[in-house]
Amino acid sequence: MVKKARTPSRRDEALTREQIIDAAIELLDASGEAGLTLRALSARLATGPGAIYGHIADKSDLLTAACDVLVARTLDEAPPSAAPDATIRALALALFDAIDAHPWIGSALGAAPGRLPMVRILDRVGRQVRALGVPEAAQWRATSALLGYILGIGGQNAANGQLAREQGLDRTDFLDSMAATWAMLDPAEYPFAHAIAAQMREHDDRADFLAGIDLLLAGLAAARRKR
Amino acid sequence: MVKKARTPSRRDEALTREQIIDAAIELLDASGEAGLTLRALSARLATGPGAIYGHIADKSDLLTAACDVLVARTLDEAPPSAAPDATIRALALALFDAIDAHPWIGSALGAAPGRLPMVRILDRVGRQVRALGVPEAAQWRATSALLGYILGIGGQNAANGQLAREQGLDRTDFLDSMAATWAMLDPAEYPFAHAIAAQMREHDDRADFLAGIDLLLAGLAAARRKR
DNA sequence: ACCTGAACACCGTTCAAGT
DNA sequence: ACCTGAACACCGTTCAAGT
Repeated sequence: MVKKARTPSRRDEALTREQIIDAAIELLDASGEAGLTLRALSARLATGPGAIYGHIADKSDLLTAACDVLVARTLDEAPPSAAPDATIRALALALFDAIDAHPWIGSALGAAPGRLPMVRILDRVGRQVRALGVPEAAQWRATSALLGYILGIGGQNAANGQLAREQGLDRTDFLDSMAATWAMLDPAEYPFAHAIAAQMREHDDRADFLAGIDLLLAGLAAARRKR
Repeated sequence: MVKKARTPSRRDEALTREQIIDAAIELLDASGEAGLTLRALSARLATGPGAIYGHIADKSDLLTAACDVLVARTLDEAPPSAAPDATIRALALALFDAIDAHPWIGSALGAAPGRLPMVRILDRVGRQVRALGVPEAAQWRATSALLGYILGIGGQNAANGQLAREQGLDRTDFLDSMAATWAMLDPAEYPFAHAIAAQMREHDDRADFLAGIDLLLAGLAAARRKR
């Protein structure tokens, strides 16, 4: 009694919000933030641009939703650990890597303060700050310092990646050309930037990122000892 | 022998890059990043949109240049101090306030890695890191941690400000509505965000920002002691 | 040499018309 | 009820034509 071949009205199944978000992620991963266009999206979904507005409020809503899917996945996959500071390092590193792999997440997070993806991160990091023994009155400060740092570095890294992609260079060549530009700066006006250019070539973004997290954790530990 | 009234060809004086940048800053301050439009800009300068392209490469070049003017001014006006850590605090706070007053600087900085405004900040902060006695091999790490933090918090703050403006709320009402949203979250799924919502209402962004800088400086001091 | 502004190739979003 | 896609009101950018 099963119909072998129902005649579909226009598409086999109704358009869902989830389908739209998945297609948006594919577009964003393939060609960056500029690649997410309502027209490109509707073409990929074999529909008209208007159909999408039945499932999302607007483009920024879609971008935040796409970001949230990846953030939720990233946080879920971060390896848990017994020690809160090790867990914070693992969470931070997982987010760093996710933003590195999908640079558009960086700007999407920056544009969505207080929205769900940010709340997910806040909550996961905040729970570990609490477990670290930071007194309740200082928990907000400590957590938002960690979040600011993670998003700040992540955002810069994402911008580097986007720029490198636009110029068709890989990461190393891109950093090399940046270092070369800095090396040409007037040493009298920009002494530090001029001098540091040499270090740019041999540095490790990921290790430097973690070193900053450790700096913040060390600061928290110092405050705890003083208490 | 001075001509009292030269007949101007079409405008009294030739268009300059500086005029364009100043007009862009006015537009950005008046109506945010969305307010900077080549059409609005050319209307304000009493010319056609094409004329502007003789003086700037493209819109992102213009945004970076506008950002650079404000960053240079901000750094120049930051009160100098004898102690390097006090100078770092002053620089950070000056940048925080500048981004708060001109939220578009936040995203402009994020979009311009390695460009002049970022180099200015890197250099000024880096010189103080050096003066702090951080060993040369660790100077890049320490400086980029500070920069990441400053831009990260600045960016979030800017996003808050932009969002608040779009909703026609002042800062307090905006944070209140955000806290209210968080308070409604499922405490089982988001225990920290749910609990921290109450602290949102009474916190001081500026003081919290500085506390994070102090955390980083404390971490640097701890590393120095261990050396 | 520099400005002018129409024109081009796009956007996000809406909405009458279809099914 | 949901999709369709033409249409609207914009963009950044270019370039022949002017002065």
